[in-house]
Amino acid sequence: MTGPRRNIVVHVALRTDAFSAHDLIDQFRARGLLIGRATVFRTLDLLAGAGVLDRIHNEHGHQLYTVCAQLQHHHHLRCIACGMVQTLEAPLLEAEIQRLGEQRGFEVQEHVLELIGRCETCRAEDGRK
Amino acid sequence: MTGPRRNIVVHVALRTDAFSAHDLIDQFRARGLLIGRATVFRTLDLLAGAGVLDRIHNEHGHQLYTVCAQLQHHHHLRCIACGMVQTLEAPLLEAEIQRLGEQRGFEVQEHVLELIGRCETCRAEDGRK
DNA sequence: TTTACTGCAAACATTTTGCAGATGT
DNA sequence: ACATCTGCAAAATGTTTGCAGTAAA
Repeated sequence: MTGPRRNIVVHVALRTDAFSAHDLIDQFRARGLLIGRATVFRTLDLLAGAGVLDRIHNEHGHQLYTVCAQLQHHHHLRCIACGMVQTLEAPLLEAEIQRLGEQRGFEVQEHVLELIGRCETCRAEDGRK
Repeated sequence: MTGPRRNIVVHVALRTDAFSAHDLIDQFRARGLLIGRATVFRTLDLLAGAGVLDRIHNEHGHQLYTVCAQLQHHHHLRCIACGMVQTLEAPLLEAEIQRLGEQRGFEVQEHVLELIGRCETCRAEDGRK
């Protein structure tokens, strides 16, 4: 556990949204912390490998990370306004997905499901304006 | 409608799998057709915009395209072995997704669902070996 | 003839890698 | 002391763009 890693872990742990490596690097630069791009990428990779972070992709195919306590299979709900990410377990969906696959003779090995929209907080804020 | 575009459309129309711009370019090169990368990207973009192609992302976040007759909302079933893509409509899933979002105060604007596994044909081939 | 498409090369953005030097244990 | 991590700069990748020339209408 080195200095740069500690910094990265601390800053990552405080985030509730989906962020890119670039977001983090900007955040560091804004606070005067000088941490190399490569180190950020390597550490995020490490954390994702350890199951601490989840790796998802945004609409441009770029990698985003989110803190993720949950190790078992789950999905994401992402707010388009604030970036917040919630995890979602949905056994009914899993079953239905499996069923739909079988119906076509398909062996479903994995699936990607992500809900994108506006979270409660951002909807409330919209209403207030 | 120019020569290069005609070529791209013809080759694309014959594919049943999910392919990248790179795949297409390779295919052209293999047949001695010289079409610039930029033209391929631009034309695929055009076709995607016109609704003829669907743009999806692979596990690395790279763009893949699939022929897509269906204009309305749908999902994809993709074979990890042969790359084949089928479209999938699943009203039950849509409803359940909407419901799960609402349960959390979330306004679901869009969602991504992709099933990845092995298609009937590839499973049969596995059995034969 | 006019408009729009092509191909190249350069630009871009994100992510990875090689390596010399710094740091943690 | 030793292993490993860091930062830099360069490379790799996938994709986009500017521009001069070419082909289509």
